[in-house]
Amino acid sequence: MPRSFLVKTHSSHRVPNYGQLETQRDISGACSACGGPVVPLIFPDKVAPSSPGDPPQPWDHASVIAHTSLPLLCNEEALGASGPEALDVSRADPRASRALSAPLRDSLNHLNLPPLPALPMRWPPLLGTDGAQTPGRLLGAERALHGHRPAHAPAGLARRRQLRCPLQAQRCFTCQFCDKEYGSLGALKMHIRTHTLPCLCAVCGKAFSRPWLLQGHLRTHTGEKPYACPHCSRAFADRSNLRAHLQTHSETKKYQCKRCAKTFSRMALLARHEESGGCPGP
DNA sequence: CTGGGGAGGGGGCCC
DNA sequence: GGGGCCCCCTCCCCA
Repeated sequence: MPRSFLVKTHSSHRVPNYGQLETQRDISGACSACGGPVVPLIFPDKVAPSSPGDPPQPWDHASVIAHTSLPLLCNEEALGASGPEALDVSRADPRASRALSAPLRDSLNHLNLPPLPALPMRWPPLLGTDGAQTPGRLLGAERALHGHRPAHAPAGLARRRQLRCPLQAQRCFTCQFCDKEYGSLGALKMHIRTHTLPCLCAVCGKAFSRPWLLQGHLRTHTGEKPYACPHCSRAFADRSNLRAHLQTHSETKKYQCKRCAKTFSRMALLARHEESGGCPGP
């Protein structure tokens, strides 16, 4: 997963495990709208050009804005006003539109991306008496992806739930969307982002909970792979994927079967091994 | 069936 | 307290 491509001068307190492996570049900047990071997005007409027989790629649509330094579109504000139109550049909140250069706005408006379907749902979610979601309701991520955000989500709801939190002796903040509980408002706010998904990809419209998730996603459009394996010629866009790949070079894998002592590079492989019944045992 | 790559989610720590 | 960054993890897909 694209986790740590943002350049950071590592402090003396934190020693990166993979610092010696990295070939990351300084791509940091600041969003003019929200102060968040901005990636100069170079479309793959310079990176991985599609040949005529290839299936359509996102950058094929975006090629009209090739060579444009595309600001990372953070729709925190756009979503703050929002609804499905938040994904439609031509109808987006003008505050969000200001985050885009005029040429880029025009280019995106000419992409003719298919409109997202209107979804028959309401906000906030209808909760049954048991707190469970009623059938047909969208998951938070889906809801946010389609622009259905709690534009007027009751600010006091979490507070009211806090008051009825069973952990009477402690401060307890409950997510208004999934009833998860957190010990601090900050943790709750972070979690709520996984429901509201305020960061939208300017290329394909996909929504993410955090700016750096979006930046990692943008690499799927640009083809950038800053994390090179020191043992082979492979490179990865995601540090986590490099980490998993490095396991394949290790003689002793990280995850070991307790019955046959066979090791695996991933927990999923170990789990699959144990569940398959193929383990010969000790 | 197994190994591995790609993509993404989420919580915690630190500044 | 907020945001950036890190680590761990999962899921899907393909060879």
